[in-house]
Amino acid sequence: MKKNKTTIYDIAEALKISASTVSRALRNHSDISEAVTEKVIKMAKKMNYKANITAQNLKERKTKVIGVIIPEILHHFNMSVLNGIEEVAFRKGFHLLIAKTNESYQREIMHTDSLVGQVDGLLVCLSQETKKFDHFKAFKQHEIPLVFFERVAEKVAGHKVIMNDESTAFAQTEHLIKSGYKRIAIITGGDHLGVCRNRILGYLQALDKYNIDKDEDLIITSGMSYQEGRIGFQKVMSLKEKPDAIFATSDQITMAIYSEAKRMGLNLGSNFGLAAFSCDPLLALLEPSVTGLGQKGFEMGTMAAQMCIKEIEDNNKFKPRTETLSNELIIRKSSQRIELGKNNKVEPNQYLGQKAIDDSLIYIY
Amino acid sequence: MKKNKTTIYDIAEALKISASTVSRALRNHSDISEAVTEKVIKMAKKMNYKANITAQNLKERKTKVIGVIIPEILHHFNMSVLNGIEEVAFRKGFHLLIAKTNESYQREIMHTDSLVGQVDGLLVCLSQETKKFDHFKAFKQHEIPLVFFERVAEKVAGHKVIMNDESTAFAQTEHLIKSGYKRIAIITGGDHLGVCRNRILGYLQALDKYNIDKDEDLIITSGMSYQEGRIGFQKVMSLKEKPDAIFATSDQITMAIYSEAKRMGLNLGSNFGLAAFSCDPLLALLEPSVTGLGQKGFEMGTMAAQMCIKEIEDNNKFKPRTETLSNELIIRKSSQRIELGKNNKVEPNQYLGQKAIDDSLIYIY
DNA sequence: ATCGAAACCGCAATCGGTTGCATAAAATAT
DNA sequence: ATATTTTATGCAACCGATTGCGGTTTCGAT
Repeated sequence: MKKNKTTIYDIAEALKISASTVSRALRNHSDISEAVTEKVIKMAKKMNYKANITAQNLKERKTKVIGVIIPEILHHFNMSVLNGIEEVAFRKGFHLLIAKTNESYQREIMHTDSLVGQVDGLLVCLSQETKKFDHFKAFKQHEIPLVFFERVAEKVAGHKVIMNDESTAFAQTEHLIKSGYKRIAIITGGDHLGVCRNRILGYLQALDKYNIDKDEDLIITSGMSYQEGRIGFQKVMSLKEKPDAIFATSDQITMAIYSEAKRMGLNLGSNFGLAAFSCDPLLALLEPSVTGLGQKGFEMGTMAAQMCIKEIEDNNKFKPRTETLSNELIIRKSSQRIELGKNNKVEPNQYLGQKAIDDSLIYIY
Repeated sequence: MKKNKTTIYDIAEALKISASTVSRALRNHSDISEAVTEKVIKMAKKMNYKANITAQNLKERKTKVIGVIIPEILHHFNMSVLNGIEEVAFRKGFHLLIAKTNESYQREIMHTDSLVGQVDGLLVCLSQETKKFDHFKAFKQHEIPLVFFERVAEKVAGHKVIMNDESTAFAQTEHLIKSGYKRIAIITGGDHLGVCRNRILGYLQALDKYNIDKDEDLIITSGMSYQEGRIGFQKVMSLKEKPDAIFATSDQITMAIYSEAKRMGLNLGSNFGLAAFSCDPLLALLEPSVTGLGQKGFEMGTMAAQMCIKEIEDNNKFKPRTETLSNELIIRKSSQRIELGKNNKVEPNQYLGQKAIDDSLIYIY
């Protein structure tokens, strides 16, 4: 790096011309004659010249870095999103600055504060604890594009990429109902998070539609983590009137319930229903396999990154936009009392007529 | 970003002193009196000053970026490694430039070429196709620290972080043998990759030790992907003399075999053994659960990142070092004919006396 | 009162590109 | 032949921070 690195000055000297000419030639400026341009380019190649991006960035007053604030990395969905972000960022010549909050509001503040001025744009998935949003003000002040994904701050100006949580939750709940389950619990996080609120709304709407009594005790909003999911599950299962199905709203909650249910000897699918707001591919491998969603993380990531970079390139001139991704409901064994096939009474909005790789049926909402 | 951003010149002007004094005060240089230093720091805070890192980097002739070249992101092990890398890099103020090769040699070359001069250090996990290493020469020339992890280029100077593949493979194979399996196949990638070669070596040593015939047909080296694993499995299962156990050497191969085995009606654990060189936590959730390894990805990531950053900070003065991480063998149902417990005949090098969270036994090698 | 050494601070160059403006040469117009 | 464009290139400032070197002030020592 430091050693040997050739600069435009080296090229200029070798060619006995000025550095500005070299610079212009390299960027194909029309002021420079073709002859010289060609000479410069050839010499640059010969001397193995690579532009110093740091210098360019200093001059251009940009960093070419996109910050990503994310609660946790090691979850399948988040990793898919990161994968999508990486794909776009790399192609566009941006670096990634990934900052993990571990679901902590304090850490989120820490990271946002340190990222101002360090990044050209910021992608954020809120921590579970976050209920105030003042720490994002600085980005507006400094005109740094801000894109929220998955867990968004509704009141903060900035683009948003979300799932159609409400209708998907409705579909999952409706599916459980049509499968014959009567007493369906939902385990999710606090309703200050749009994702959770909307999933609860969808859930309630489905109950409404089928005239099923709503029971406060069946709505657990204590958190999206494994531990919280486990405790929530134990809570509903210790009710006098136990549920006969659960709508789990995160990868972790789903895993917790799955493990616990097995431990408790519940027979998932036949005497106990489980539908998950989760796209982890392992759902298909479990026995019984678990009803979940299609893979939308990657798309969410590319979408968010594209919006952010477009904003950066076009100088932050668009008004906040919310992009809602549609979801696929993938029906597997854990949510079916009825045999999958001719007796299947599920009537989704739209049946894709497709099968997932694991032979489960795919519906789209 | 661009707007309003205060610089040392702004502070200098506000305080009617020179920018150099501000700069020195901010870095606590002893030339500057305490009084002035204090003033400057207070003013900096008041004006919400944040150093322009790009300018610093230009001056210091560094990028503060670490490149990561990796075949694929969305595998559990790789995610863990990335998680570890991120942890260290972020703490040390480095950005990440993640470049995916999709197991392609050509892409690896593309990425290495474009990363020279763009990064202060490079972490590499080779693609499956890579057999030549000339594309790494430039890094030596430019004195950019190079750290290989997992899949390393033995002949290239640079630090390396690997697993004790050989002894772990030996342990897994030995475990299968002691469980009563007689005809054990190994499915892995080409032996130009150290990881594969060493795992084969360990496998062969175990066969040697127990005087089991080696059969070329049982050694499949066609690749580490899901597809390749599936095909490899079908191949050995279509032999006249089928194996009664398999040692699978990657997450993907393991999954492929697991699915195929179920489809074929094999009863994993009782009439067919499976041990996996994999740390995916889902192994514990499957039924039957699958024997695998402990979580070492994170450690590999932090280790590699630390080595790299140390090299950067200390100016590339260490001679190439290879760090070998020890592995834990986690024994679950898929590899046991014998009941786990008092009849367990496994005699590992060292029994940890621990249980994994899923109640499987942990041994260390 | 004079000198020397700290103590403290500023000038200007530097990192490597970019770009507005001026200039010089060549081409065209008058 | 002179004036006017057009074409092609260089000068120097700039992005924001760092730092060697030199200059000024202060203060104790002689």
